[in-house]
Amino acid sequence: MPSMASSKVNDGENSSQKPQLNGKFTEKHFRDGDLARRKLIQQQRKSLPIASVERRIVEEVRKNDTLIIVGETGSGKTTQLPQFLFNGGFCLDGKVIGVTQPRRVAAVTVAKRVAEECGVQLGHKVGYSIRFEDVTSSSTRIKFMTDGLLLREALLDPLLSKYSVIIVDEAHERTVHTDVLLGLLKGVQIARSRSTIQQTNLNKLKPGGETSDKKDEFLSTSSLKPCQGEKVSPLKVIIMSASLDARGFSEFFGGARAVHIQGRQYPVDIFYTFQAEPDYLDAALITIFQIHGEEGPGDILVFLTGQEEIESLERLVQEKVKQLPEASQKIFTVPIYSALPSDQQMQVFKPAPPGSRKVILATNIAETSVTIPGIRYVVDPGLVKARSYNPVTGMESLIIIPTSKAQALQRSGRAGREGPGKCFRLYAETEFGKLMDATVPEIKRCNLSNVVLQLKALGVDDVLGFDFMEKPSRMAILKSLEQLLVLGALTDDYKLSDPVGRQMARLPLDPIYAKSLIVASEFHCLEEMLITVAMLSVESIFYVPKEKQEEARAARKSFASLEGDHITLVNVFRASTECLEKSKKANMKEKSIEKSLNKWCWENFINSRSLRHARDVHSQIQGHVQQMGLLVSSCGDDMLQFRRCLAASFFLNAALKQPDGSYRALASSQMVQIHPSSVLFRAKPECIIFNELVRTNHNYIRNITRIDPLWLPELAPQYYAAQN
DNA sequence: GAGCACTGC
Repeated sequence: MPSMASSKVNDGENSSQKPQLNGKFTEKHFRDGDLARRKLIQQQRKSLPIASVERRIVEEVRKNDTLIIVGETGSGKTTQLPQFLFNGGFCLDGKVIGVTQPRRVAAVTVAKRVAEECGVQLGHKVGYSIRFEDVTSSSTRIKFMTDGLLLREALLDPLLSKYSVIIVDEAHERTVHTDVLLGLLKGVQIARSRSTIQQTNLNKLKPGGETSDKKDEFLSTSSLKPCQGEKVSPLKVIIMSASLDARGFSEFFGGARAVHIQGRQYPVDIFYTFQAEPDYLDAALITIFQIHGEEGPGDILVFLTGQEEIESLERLVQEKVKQLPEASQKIFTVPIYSALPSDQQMQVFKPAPPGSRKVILATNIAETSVTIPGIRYVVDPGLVKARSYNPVTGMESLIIIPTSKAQALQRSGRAGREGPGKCFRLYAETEFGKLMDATVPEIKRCNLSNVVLQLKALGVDDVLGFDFMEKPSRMAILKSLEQLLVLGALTDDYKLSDPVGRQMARLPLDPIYAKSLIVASEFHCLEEMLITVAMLSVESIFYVPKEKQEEARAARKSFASLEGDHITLVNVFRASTECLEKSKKANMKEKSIEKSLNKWCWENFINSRSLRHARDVHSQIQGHVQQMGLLVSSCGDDMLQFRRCLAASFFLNAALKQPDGSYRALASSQMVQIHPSSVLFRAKPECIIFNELVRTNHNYIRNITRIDPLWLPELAPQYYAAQN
């Protein structure tokens, strides 16, 4: 019987699908009802565009080590290709076909579909692995996972030796993880094709973050046998992209072959405005009602840049509806954006009542992450809110910029999934020509500390020389190296330090948070710090609905600490733990426990999705620090000790009050202000440490704790002694 | 007294 890897299901509804691996397991065991369904599935599979080229593609993979597959939406590439390769014999000798996705949901849903198509139970031949949830076994041969997870696997097995093929899906999205993975895979291919693995080579491999005991594990779990000169089979890499331009990928992989597979999309008519629209919200409003008045049935999807815009357009639509004759009033709006609690997000999937029209006001979430049925019309103002990063100041900000051509195409495609559709771009056609072809890859516009640390742990000493498909600026890399040096993750000659750097690389956290855990174990308050970094790692714990602001504020006050936001977050987490323990004591069932926690969240204006995420992060990193042998102890009521620990951990982000009530960040000399959401917004202590610096209308700092300025030279003398 | 696109380990 195959052994299951540990599985922690973070979503209640998935628990029923956890495979039960008791008793004998056969692939071809169906009941009558299943037969009909199986027939249907086979018909659907055969009708996919990719089905006609199965033999050709398998041949191409046999002949080429790298293949680029450009598959349009609806080609069936993601579900079919892994099965073709399995049937083509790429899993002989127990090797695995790995398929990476940028998003968790995609990895799960595709794995479920493929398992069903193969007629097997999820977790056996077909499985998936994402953070907090591993549904694979030793018998898994087709494994879907997030690209970030495969990067983590590479730390333990640098040659990815259990895989015969790695398929990188949705590569055109160019997430940070995808980009690092592409560089890594290229290196692994070279290493696996040329190397005969001998003890000497293994010594060079340095399985990430580990010393000799892990190397033994590496040797025992790997199919590589040292000292026998046995060849590792070459690694096949397949890059799948939906963008029409495969050139970049092909060039990066030394002129790799590209295969094009047709998609199955309905045509979408594109309309432009005659001239630029000065007020795109107003233009969107007019367009919505033009569609409503002149076009046939079908829902409308409007792309906006953020929550505030969504809320104001929602109001505008509702006002205008009231002015219409009653017969035309059958139109209503539904908002969707990621910070919206999930029960409210679900409203977009409810079909509109017969005879009425649904207008979905969405952020980018509807571009790729969420697919909403019933849409025939897309309204696209052509703008997007994007993260940008200034490596000189180290400041991230969100700016509104024009979409790329590829993005505009992706948006319009949302109208053609169920039938022919129409897309109304709220800008002139000449403007479209001026747009960038593709969005700038994320790796060129974010803080790279994490990437650099991971690369170091993977044995890439020369990060500046790493083979990126598109290299981030030298400045951004140097800035990260410098930060890692100050945190003690690197030695003076920029090598990964041991044990600090190795331990930090092993923790799935921002380097500064990873370091704070190591510091906290020395300060005997690791328990508090584990909670703090878990809570800091998730989005918006507090939920403040517009219509209940007063109540939400009062609820937050009940958790507030005078010392600052960090201890406030610890209070929230501990209160939720108490709520859980009460339920457990009452012998409630798992479902009811979750329900009562959700109720508690609702009553206390806590975003339950964020809290659950924080609890998952907490238990994961708790496991990691215990494995590392760090001492998990609590400072009890001694919050002075904990604040000293916060100062020792986040000394890079210290700020001093100025006469006018603003603050000067000591490391960068930037002027900053306390964000109004902080519990210290009014108190304005003399000296503080903070975690986030975001530029909106002002340079705002968030998540703040009061400290004594004398602690800085005492606890971070290497940094503050000279300035003192 | 403000407002934070979207992912991921």
